[in-house]
Amino acid sequence: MSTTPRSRLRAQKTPLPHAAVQQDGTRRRILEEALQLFANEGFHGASIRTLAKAVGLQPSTLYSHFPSKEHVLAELARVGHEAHHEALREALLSAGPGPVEQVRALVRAHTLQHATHPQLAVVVNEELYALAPELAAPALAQREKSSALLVEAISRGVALGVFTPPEVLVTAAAIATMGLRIPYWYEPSEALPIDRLADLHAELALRMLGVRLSP
Amino acid sequence: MSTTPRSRLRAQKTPLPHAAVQQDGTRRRILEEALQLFANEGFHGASIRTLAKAVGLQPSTLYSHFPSKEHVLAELARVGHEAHHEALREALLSAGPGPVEQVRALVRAHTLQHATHPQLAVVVNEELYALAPELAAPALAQREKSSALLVEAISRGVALGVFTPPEVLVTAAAIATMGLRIPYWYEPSEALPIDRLADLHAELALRMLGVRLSP
DNA sequence: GATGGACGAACGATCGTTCGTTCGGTTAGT
DNA sequence: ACTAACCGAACGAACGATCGTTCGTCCATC
Repeated sequence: MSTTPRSRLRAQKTPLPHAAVQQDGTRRRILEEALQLFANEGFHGASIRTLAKAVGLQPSTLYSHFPSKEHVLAELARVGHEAHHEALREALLSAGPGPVEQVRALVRAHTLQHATHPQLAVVVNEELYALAPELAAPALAQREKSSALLVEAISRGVALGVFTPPEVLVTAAAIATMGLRIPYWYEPSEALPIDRLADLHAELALRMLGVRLSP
Repeated sequence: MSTTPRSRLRAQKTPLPHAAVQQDGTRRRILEEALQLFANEGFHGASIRTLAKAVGLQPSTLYSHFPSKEHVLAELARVGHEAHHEALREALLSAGPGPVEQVRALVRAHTLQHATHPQLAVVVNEELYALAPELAAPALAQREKSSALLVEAISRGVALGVFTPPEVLVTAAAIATMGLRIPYWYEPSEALPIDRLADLHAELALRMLGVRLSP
C-alpha cells in the first residue's frame, strides 16, 4: 500500500565510489547505482529490478557482471573498507612521529572519508550484516586492521604519558564512533565545511585523550 | 542460495522492551519477537511468516493485532523513543541544577538505555527509514525532543562559562553518538559492567566540553 | 567463428495481505 | 437461569505481486 520514499541519509546526492574499482564502464555504473540504492533503501529493501532500471539494463544483464546480488554488496563493502583503510594508512604515513599528530591525522582522515562518501560509509557499516559470513569476512578483517591503527596510536601515546584516557578501548570506540554517524546528520555547508568538521573531531578526540592544546 | 545467519548485534539475547506496552499477552509477544527479528535481520530482511512462527501463530493472526507489518515497526519505534525520552527526562529531574551534573546524568541515562536495550536501540535508530513518513513522524518528533535536552544543557553550561566546547552542535552530536553504537561492540562483562561504561561515557562527554574533574 | 554483453521471457520461491471459517468466552434478552 | 447474539482471536488456504535467478537467443566486436 504505502511505498517507502524515505532516504536514510542527509546527503542524497551521488558521490561516486572511488578510483579503486578498475575502470570498467558498466560494472562501475552498477556499483554506483547499487551504492545509492543500498544506502537509501537497505540491501533487502532494494531489488535487482530496481537496480537494473537505475543502471538502464535488464535484470538478467546484471548477472553478466556479478554472480549474485550479495556479491554486489560484497564488492561495495570491499571497496569501501579498502578506501577507508588506505586513507588511514596514508594519513598515518604523512603524519609526524608524535602520538598527538598521529591521532589527529587518523581522526581527520576518518572524518573526511565519512563526510566525503556518506553512502559508502553507510553501506559498509550498516548493511554488512546482510552478507553471508564468508562474503563479509574480507571486509571485517580490514575493519579490524583499521581500528587497530587507532588503538595502537592511542596506546603509544598512553605509554609515552601524552594521553590520559579514562580507559583505552572505550575511548577508542568513542572516537571511531564520531565518524560513523556523520552521514545521518551532516551536510557540507559554508558554516561548517568538511575540513572544519574534521578539525573539530580531531580536537574532540584529543580532548577525550586528555590533551589540552590551547588552554 | 546462502541464508543470512548473521546477527547484527553483539548481544543476541532477548531483553524485553518495556513496561510501557500495555499488558496484553499476544500483542506483547509479537512485539518482543519482532524486536529480535528486526534487530537481527532488518525490517525488510524479516518476514511476516518468520515473525508468526517465532510467536507461534499463523501469519494471518498477526493482522488481528496490527494492521500491517509497518505498524509493528512503528509501534516498536514509538515504544523505544518513549522509553528513551522518559529515561532522559527522569535523569534530568533527579540531577542537580548544575550543567555538569545535568550533562553527566543525561549521558549516563543515554548510555544505560542503549546498553540495557540494545535491540530496541538498533531498531529505533537504524530501521526507522523503512517506515512511511507519516508512521515515522511521531518517533522522529520525540527524537528531536530528546536531542534538544542535551543541546540545552550544553548551551546553559556554555552560557555559564562552565563548558568550552569547540562548537556546540558538533560536540553534542559526538556525545549523543557515543551511545548509538553501543549495541554493535559492547557486551556486559565483569571487567566493564554497564554502570562503569555509563560513567566512562559521562567522563568523555565532560572532557569534550572542556571540563577537567580529576587533574 | 568465437566470445561476451545484453535482451526478453520465464522459473520457482517467497513476499505482505485477504478471505472465510471456527471456536471460546462474554453479553443481552427473556 | 437459559439461550441467543455477538465478538475477537486464531486458523488454513489462497490471492496477486514481487523476489532473485536462469535460460535461450541475438548481436557486436575481435
